[in-house]
Amino acid sequence: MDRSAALAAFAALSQETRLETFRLLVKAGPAGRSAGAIAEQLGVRQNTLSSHLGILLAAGLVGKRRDGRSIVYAADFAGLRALLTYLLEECCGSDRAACSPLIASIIRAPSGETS
Amino acid sequence: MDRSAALAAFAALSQETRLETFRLLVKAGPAGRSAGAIAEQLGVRQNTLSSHLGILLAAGLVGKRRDGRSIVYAADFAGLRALLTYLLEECCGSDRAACSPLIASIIRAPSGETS
DNA sequence: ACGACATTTCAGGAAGTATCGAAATGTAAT
DNA sequence: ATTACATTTCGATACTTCCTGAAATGTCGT
Repeated sequence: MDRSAALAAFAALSQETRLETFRLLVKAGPAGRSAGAIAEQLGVRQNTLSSHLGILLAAGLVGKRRDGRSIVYAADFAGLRALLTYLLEECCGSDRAACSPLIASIIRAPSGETS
Repeated sequence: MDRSAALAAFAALSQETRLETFRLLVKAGPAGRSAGAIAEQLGVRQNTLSSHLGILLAAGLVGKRRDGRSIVYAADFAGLRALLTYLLEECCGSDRAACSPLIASIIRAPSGETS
């Protein structure tokens, strides 16, 4: 993960339809969802969504596979992890003693809490 | 964390100077850096950086405090955590069995790995 | 091969964003 | 008070991004 890849990923998540798409795919898990199903669920046109999916794909946040006539998209968790790793690189100047509690405070509670 | 807050945070991180600023502040840890020091280190004008810092601040990714004549900015780790929590909400439809390994794969290795 | 379905690509105009120079605000020291 | 320093705000211009409508590509069943 380099700078421009990280910028692309954050830009991808900074648009409402794309953020909701990604969250929907996170909820869907490895099974993913077809492009049409996503478009219907979010209430956006297919061509608009297709453009957004292309941006998420280029950013490495989702993967796609063909299933019959449909194309199924799924969240790319490895890509997301690479992004977070880039963001937290050399946290606290690699001063583990100062950094570990901060990292720990970030990665707790993956679901449900308002923080 | 609601949708518009998350969008603001991702938009904040989707610009080169702001991403580098945030990463610099992550490296700096709780001590933070003054606006002037950041501007000098990144080689951007003060007024331009000030605009970017205002965007990071509004996005809840950094905090600021006054120190003498300088204003010191520091990364807001709680804000970052809230963002990740929002992103991973209801991961895999709250099917813990399927979700836990994915979450685990994401939160490992906060530093150093290329993934 | 044909018709129906699923998705993507293309070109256009509309809206938002980044940067700059200049001026303004606020803080500290003499 | 006045001078110097640190940061922010303002107005304008150039740039990028988003949505729409129409056409194109690719896949399946008959």
